[in-house]
Amino acid sequence: MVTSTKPPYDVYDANCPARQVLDRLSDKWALLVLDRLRGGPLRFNSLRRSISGVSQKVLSQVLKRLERDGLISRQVFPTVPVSVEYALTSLGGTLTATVELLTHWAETNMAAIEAAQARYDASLALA
Amino acid sequence: MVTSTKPPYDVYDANCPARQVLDRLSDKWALLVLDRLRGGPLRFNSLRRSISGVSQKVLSQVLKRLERDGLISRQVFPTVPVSVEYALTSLGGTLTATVELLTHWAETNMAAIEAAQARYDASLALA
DNA sequence: GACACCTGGTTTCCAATGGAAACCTTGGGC
DNA sequence: GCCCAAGGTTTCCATTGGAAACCAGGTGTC
Repeated sequence: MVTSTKPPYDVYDANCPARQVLDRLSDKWALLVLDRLRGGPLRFNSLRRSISGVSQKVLSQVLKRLERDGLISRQVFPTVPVSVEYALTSLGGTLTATVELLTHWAETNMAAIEAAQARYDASLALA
Repeated sequence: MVTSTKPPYDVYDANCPARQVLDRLSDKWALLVLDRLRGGPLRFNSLRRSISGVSQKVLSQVLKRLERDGLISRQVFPTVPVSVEYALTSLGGTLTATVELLTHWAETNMAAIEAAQARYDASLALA
C-alpha cells in the first residue's frame, strides 16, 4: 500500500524512531518554546515568564531535550550572574513554520471547539 | 507587537482556552488517530491495531476527548457484536492537513535528529 | 444449560511524568 | 556577614500512562 518514495520511517510503528520525534513534538511545552523562539533568542527566565504556567524543572527538561534533538542551541554568557541564551537552530527553524500553523489553527478554531464541547456536555447531561 | 487582526486568544496565557486545545493536539496519540482517520472511518479495534503501542484504555480516552472537541464522530452500528465507527468531522478535517505536515516533518528530518542526538551524547560522554 | 468467543470498552494496579516549592551555586553589592 | 539575582536541581506529592484483567451482551456449539 505504501510503496511510494517514502522514507523507511513509519510513525505508526512503535519501534520507529520517528515516533520518538513525534513524542517530543507532541509535548505542549516544546511546541510553545519553539514558537516563542521564532522571534529570536531568549534567556531562561524571560522564556519562562513568557510562557505562563511552565515550571522551572519542566522548562529545563524540555530545553535539554530540544537541545539534544538539535532543534535549539544553548549559549552561556559569562556575565554577572551568568546568563544563558536559547535560540532556534536551522533544523529547529524548519519546524516552526509547521508549529505556527498548529498554534494558528488552535487560535482560529477555538470557538468551534468550545461550541462542540458545550454540545457534547449538554447531551451527556440529559442522558 | 502583536496588534494585527488576531483573535483574542493567546496560547501563551495559561488561562486561555486555546491552550486547552493545544494540550489536546500535543497528545501523541491524538495526532496519530487524527492522521489515521484521514483515510476514512475506522472501527475501534482496527484503529487500535493500526497504531501499534496504544492501550485500550488510553485509546478510548483519546477518542472521547476528540469526540467532545468535535474533531471526530462516533457512530454505533447495531451489528452482532456491536461495531463502532470513528470518523473525522469537517472540523477535524481542517486539522489533518496540518497534522500531516507535522508527521511528514518528523519522517523527513529523522536522520538529522538522530545525528544531533548522537553528537550531543558524545559531547556529554567526554565531559 | 455451560462454555467459549466476538467487539468495545472499564477497572485495577503499578511505574513514570508533571508541577509547586524549596534549595543550591556563583558572583556581586552593601 | 547578609542578601540578591540567574539558572538551574532536588524533593515531594498528585496526576497520568500503560499492561493486563475483567465486564457486557449477544452468538454459536455441544
